[in-house]
Amino acid sequence: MFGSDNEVKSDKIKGAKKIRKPRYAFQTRSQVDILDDGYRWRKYGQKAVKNNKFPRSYYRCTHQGCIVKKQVQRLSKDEGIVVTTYEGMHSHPIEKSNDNFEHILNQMQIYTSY
DNA sequence: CGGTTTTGACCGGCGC
DNA sequence: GCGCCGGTCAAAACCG
Repeated sequence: MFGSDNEVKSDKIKGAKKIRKPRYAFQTRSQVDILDDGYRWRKYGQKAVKNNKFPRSYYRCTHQGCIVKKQVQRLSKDEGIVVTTYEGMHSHPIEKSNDNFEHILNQMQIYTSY
C-alpha cells in the first residue's frame, strides 16, 4: 500500500536514483496544532518524541491519488510554536479560500529543505 | 450513513 | 542474536 512510501524505501535501498520526496517545514505560532492549510487531513497516528515533552501527530491527505503526508510537532521549549512538516506534493486544487491560506502564510515562517 | 478519530499493538531496521 | 526505537496500521467508537 501507499506506493509513495514504498518508492522512497526502494530509493533508499537502491541508492536514491529518483527525485526525493520534497519536505517543507512550516513553523507556525498558534495555540492549536490543527492548522487548516486548505487541504483535508486524516490523523493516522500519534507518537511521543524523546526530545519533546509533547506527542507528535501524523496526518495524511485524504484525497484520491494524493499521498501527501504531514506531521505536526510542538516545541517543548515554546508550547505556542507548532512545527508542521509537509511531505510530498499535492495534485489537486485547494478547497479553501485562498484569502484564508494567504492569511495563514502571513503568520507562518517557511523553511524549505532540499 | 459516511467519514473521521483514538488507542494499542505490530513490524522492520539497526546497533551492539 | 537480541533488544530497542520509530513508524504505521487496525479496529472500534464517535460525530454531523
